Amino acid sequence: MNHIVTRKEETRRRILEVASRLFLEKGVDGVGVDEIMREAGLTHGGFYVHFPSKEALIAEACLCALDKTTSDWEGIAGKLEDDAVFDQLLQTYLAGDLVSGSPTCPMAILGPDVARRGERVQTAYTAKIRHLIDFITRELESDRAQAILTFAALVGATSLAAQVGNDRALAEEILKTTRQELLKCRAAKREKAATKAD
Amino acid sequence: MNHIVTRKEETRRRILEVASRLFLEKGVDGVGVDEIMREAGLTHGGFYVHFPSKEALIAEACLCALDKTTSDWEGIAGKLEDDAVFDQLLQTYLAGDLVSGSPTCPMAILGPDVARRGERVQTAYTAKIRHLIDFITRELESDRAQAILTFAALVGATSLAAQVGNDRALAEEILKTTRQELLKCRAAKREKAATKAD
DNA sequence: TGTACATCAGTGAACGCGCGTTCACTGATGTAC
DNA sequence: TGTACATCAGTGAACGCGCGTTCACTGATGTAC
Repeated sequence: MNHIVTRKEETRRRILEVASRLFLEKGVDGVGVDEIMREAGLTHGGFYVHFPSKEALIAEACLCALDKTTSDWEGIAGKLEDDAVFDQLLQTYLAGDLVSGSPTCPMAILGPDVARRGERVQTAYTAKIRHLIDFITRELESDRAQAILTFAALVGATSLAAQVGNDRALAEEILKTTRQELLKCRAAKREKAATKAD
Repeated sequence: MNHIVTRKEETRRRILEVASRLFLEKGVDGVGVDEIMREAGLTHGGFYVHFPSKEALIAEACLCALDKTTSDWEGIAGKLEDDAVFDQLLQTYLAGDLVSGSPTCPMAILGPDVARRGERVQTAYTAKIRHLIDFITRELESDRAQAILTFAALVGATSLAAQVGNDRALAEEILKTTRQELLKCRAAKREKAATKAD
């Protein structure tokens, strides 16, 4: 059976996509199977042809959301030593929330939900986060500590910005400042390394 | 009526306390009115003597959780120029998750929930966050940018650590590294300022 | 100090809605001949 | 190419459980006399 994507597979993919989008928007407990299926152009009954339970969908959809982020980042692989590219990455990641209105950081939004879910989901999720940290480390001239700080600051800033979403000015200040400070930290480290090398 | 704390007020306070603890542990949607009241030593029916709805309790309990954090921080007011105290603060805040098993950062955990709730809750919540940022700024020798980065990194690191809770080593690495890097950033800035002053 | 009464925090049974899940059925698709 | 049949993705009514909320009632507390 040389593999063509069947109608069923395509439907399943669509459900996952819709679900991960809605979960990010409204939270895992804020969206029902019914709404997801309707948004995917189907009726709720058909859901169980594709997934054994809502819980199973949640698990897959959360991983799905992370994958999207990962592939965004990997799109700029090998170019991160360029400060402009690094800045662009930060800007895109941090601005998503405010510009498009649609949130972009699954860690900040789904994190607490994932943390409370089953061990299997968490293990898969952890693997992806570890992978992301390794990736940033490699790209950031192998400075793992700086990579972790960057990562944590991005997640935190996105989370905070969403929480103070009412107060646009504060949200923007948090995002912008975080970006600038991360760039400064990086520059300072580089400078220090250069001094030592002399 | 010179004010003594009545039994009713005391009960209400207890409900709030239990609620904010349970919400942090299991998430806002993971705890029922029934469980909260039982934990407070009452039956569910009495809940409505104190709050008009679960939604109202959620709003108050989230603010309550933030207040606890705020007062923790304010406990070390005026002593933060001492690096050892700063380090201690970071350590306490970041270690809470792992050492006691009970999470300590309401922003990281309740953030997404708050972000999706009504405008009034969000406004009150925002005011408290703004207050916290102002406080750290004042304490951190008036460097607001550094304060925001610190704050974002703390929230992000706590959130990430909870998400990878399965993998203790990774969680600890994230927390420890974030703490060390924040200290380094601060030292670097101070050094730079000193150089300029010369 | 003791008795009658009013108040009201708290009880627990009951209600009803939302939502995850099930199931008998349908109708489109693809295969066998 | 056309017909009969099997498969199975998808339908939508129905179920049942959990949980937020209501309500008639209780019994402890505090006040009036």
